[in-house]
Amino acid sequence: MDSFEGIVEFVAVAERGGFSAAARQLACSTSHVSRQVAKLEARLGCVLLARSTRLVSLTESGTAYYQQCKELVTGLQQANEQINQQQFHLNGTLRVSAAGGFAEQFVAPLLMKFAQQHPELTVNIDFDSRMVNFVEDSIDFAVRYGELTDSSLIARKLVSRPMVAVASPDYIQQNGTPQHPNQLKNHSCIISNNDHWLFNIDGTQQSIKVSGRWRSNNSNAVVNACQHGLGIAYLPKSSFENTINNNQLVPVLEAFWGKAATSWIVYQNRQFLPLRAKMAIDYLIDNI
Amino acid sequence: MDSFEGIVEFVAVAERGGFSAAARQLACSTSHVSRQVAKLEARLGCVLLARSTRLVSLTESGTAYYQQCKELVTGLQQANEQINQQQFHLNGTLRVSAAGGFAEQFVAPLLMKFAQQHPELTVNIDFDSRMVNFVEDSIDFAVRYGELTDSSLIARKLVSRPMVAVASPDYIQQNGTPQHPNQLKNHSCIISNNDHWLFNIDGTQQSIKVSGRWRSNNSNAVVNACQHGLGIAYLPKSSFENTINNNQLVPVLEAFWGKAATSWIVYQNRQFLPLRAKMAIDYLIDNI
DNA sequence: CCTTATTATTGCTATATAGCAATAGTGTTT
DNA sequence: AAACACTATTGCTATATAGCAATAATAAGG
Repeated sequence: MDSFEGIVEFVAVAERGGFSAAARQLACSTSHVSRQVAKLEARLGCVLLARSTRLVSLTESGTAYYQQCKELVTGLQQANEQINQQQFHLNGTLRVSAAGGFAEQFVAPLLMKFAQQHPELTVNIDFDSRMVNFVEDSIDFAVRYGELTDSSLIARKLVSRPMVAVASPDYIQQNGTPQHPNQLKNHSCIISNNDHWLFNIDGTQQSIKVSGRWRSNNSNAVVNACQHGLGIAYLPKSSFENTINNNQLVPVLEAFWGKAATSWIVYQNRQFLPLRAKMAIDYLIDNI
Repeated sequence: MDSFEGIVEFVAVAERGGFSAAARQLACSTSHVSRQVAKLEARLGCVLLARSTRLVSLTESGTAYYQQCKELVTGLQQANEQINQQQFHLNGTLRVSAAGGFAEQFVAPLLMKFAQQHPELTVNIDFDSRMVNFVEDSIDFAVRYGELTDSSLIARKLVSRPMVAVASPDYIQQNGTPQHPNQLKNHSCIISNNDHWLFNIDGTQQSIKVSGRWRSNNSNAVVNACQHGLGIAYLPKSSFENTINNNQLVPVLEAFWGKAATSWIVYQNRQFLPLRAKMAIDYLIDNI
């Protein structure tokens, strides 16, 4: 089988007119260049470079061979440049498996935003929650909820905070306490990023669509509005830690709060995750 | 600087659909193929082959990269085939430096015969006797006469016999003895292969053009004609050994005979003499 | 003409590599 | 379901290689 060994060195010597200059260009030793070219000549059974000390020139055979090798080296550069560009321009298709309501409501919108930032990228989300085969299905990563079972995958924690609903005592006094998440549609709700709130109903996580007169994507504004009795709010429990503790706000539908389970991003234990996957994962982790 | 390392292995895996099959094709170990491809992926910073045990397929990046690498491998094969063919079809130019009358009269005609046997070969003989530079002038070999001075060259003995002129006693009696080679134009000469005879005149070798009524390229016929008094003959001394010893022929212009010096073929001490040079040298040695 | 600087080659040695063998995984056959 | 055959990866070791340094040759400068 033919070998590319010595080709790069030979082309460098031919172009630079000497072994030392070629070695400098290639950032290696003159002895290495000398030996690589000598080995190439041995394999081919002919002399490519005519040399006396301090003078190197291409032989007739060498000139013809150099022309062809030059094209090979250029072709390699182009191939490497193209694959490099491909990596950093995020083209191709990002394939994600993301089951469940959380993925539908939080992951999908974020990935759509991500896709908008990379016009040449296609995002393909599979909401089927079956066990996927990363190789066969060419899945870049999956979003999984709860405890993980496959130890061969790499897991990155995506989100681990429970979402809770609260209201002010005044609001409760005036409007009553909802006894079930389904009754939220009859209440005024303060909407943060999402008007689908998740509750653990009969052991399964369900999303309830809510509505209200106040919307804000600022957590503090949401907490303030809630304290002023504008409605029921739904945020990570940590956002209400203080106001619940000093009874400024009271928990609502506490029996339906989900466990503090974690959502994960999982992907194959491979050395090189495509950059599009890596960047998408980082984007999700940073923005969720 | 880009490297071709792993390209051949990667293409083989892509085409054979597995590392083991690729290893068999390349006549190397599976561990070598595995490592070479892994190193290539490391350099490029992306995965070219998606693999689980017993299953290998090209990734999206890998497919594009494979197409380009396939062209590189094909190009290398073509380049190697072409240089291989070039070697064995004796094309290109044979460049010889051959000074002096001997080269002119013996080497040149033989090289012309050689060239006739290889239609795609060009023979370029430089009759200038200056010291040539093998590298700068791209000389394949040189013909040199007498003692060699450059020990860095390889020397092959070409011919080592002195040429001598003789005549029969009858011829001498009838026509007188020429006292100087210049007088040969006034004598009848028996011409073998060449009508320019070499003599050592005033320390330098000069060729004298002769003429006569008898020509033959057969040494025995020449000797016979000389014995019958048809003229003066000029052949290697060995051809007349017997006839001179029994006085059937007598030496002529003995003071002008050259020393029994040797003609050499010399060429660079290089590992790979172009085949055309090698075959030409062998041809000269076999036929002179 | 002598000295200096730079070249290419090669002996020698520390380091990287190719192959062997062990390991884990998976498809096929019984 | 178990056994078998084949796969890819990786630890380990003998061997090949890359770089250092010595050497010889040659061009340039004083």
